Amino acid sequence: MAAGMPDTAESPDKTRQRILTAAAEVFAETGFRNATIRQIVEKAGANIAAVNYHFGGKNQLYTAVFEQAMSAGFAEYPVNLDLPPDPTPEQRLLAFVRSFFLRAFVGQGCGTHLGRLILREMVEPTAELNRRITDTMRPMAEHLRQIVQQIVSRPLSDDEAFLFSTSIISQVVFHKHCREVIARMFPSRTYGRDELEQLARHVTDFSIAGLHAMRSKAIGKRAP
Amino acid sequence: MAAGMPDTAESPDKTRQRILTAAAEVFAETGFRNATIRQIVEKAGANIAAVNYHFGGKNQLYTAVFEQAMSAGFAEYPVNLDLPPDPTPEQRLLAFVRSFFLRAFVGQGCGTHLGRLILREMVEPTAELNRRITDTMRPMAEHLRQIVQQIVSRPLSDDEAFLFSTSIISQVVFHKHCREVIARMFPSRTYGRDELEQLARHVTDFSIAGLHAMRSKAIGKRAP
DNA sequence: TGACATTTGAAACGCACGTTTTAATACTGA
DNA sequence: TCAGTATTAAAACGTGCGTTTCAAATGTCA
Repeated sequence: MAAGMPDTAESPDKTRQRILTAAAEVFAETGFRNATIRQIVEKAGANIAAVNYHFGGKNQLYTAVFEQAMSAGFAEYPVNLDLPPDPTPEQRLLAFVRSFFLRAFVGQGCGTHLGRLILREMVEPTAELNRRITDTMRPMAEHLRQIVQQIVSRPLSDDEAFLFSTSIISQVVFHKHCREVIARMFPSRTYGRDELEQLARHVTDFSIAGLHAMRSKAIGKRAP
Repeated sequence: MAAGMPDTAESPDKTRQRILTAAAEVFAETGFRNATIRQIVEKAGANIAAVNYHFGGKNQLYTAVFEQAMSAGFAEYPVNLDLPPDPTPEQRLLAFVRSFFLRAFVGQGCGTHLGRLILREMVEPTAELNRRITDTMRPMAEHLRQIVQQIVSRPLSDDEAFLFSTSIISQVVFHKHCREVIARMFPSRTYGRDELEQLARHVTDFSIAGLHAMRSKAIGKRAP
């Protein structure tokens, strides 16, 4: 089963790596089920049997792609990106939002495809989604909850934490998830570095204002 | 080609209608490409040839499903739902947000599936998306822009209108688009009538606070 | 170099899909 | 009732998919 060389990702231009790169693009572009192995190996310049030889099948290739994309994205843009020591809660929120945008839109290598891979998971979840939730999303949600709690400067019920956190995260992922609609309705909109910085600032400011308004407002299951 | 009877949707329990209903569920559940005609006709209790006979093929069946779902949803929950005469901008925003949630989560008949059908279009757009954008989304965006402009009580640049509107809409569609993640991370969360009312109130309040903070703040392409 | 494992290549297998075909059945109107 | 049409039914067609097979090519170490 195992080759003489270790599996650690070293070999520079080998077939395995080329397939991984090509598969990231194809999976992100067309989704798991629509993507075809023939399409992937053609883009990778490999033979059709190479996927089954190196990865064991389409499913395991997808898992490998997802892991590589996920770790690459967070390695390049951690949630505390560019944060000074002893940051204010508002600075922490900006870093959270900004790194999220960068991860979703400019992460180089496989990073760019991460957002689309996750969107695919939203629509047709595979076993990967459960892994990424416990690996990544749950810690991120807890991180965000603490930031929000600091900004509101009072303890939050689970209900409130849910509402506030989703209000913030939704403003980020929207631009990834609704990309096709945005591109059609606002053709002049692009997502270069400048626009992303502007977006991150806006989402942070907008959300902080919303959170400040919630400082003195308890939310129960039924609103008044 | 045409039958003796007119094509107007009258015949109560006929094969055509059963297929339409079944197809709405299957398309919403599994997407256009993953959905199979065999699966649809089995659920509808019809023969496999019936789809091609009544609709002309899988594509045209999808179009029919989408049109039915879209019109049913907006007929049941228009953007001005339950609005009093001479409403305030804040009331108009609540009605907009609330009807959006209801359309996405409780629309009966085919309405329930509408949100998921649209989500599918986000991921792999078909020709339907362009139609729905000009039919529905563009008017809705213009409607929202006017509400936002009233709340901010100053004219908005295109950039500002885009940012403010997406900040609001994103908070609604998030709950539909990220349904699979939310269900896994917050298993106790449901989307019954009470929760939807609470959500609509929260999103509206949160957004109004954000908008009020933007009253005196012009946004250019580059933030300070 | 030469034996041997690793990797590639081309062809084929088995399966599920959308669609078409062809015949049988149900319905309609004189 | 009985033509004639509309609808349903069953089987097959052609295609593309993931995967498998197995021989050829490539690399590795004595």
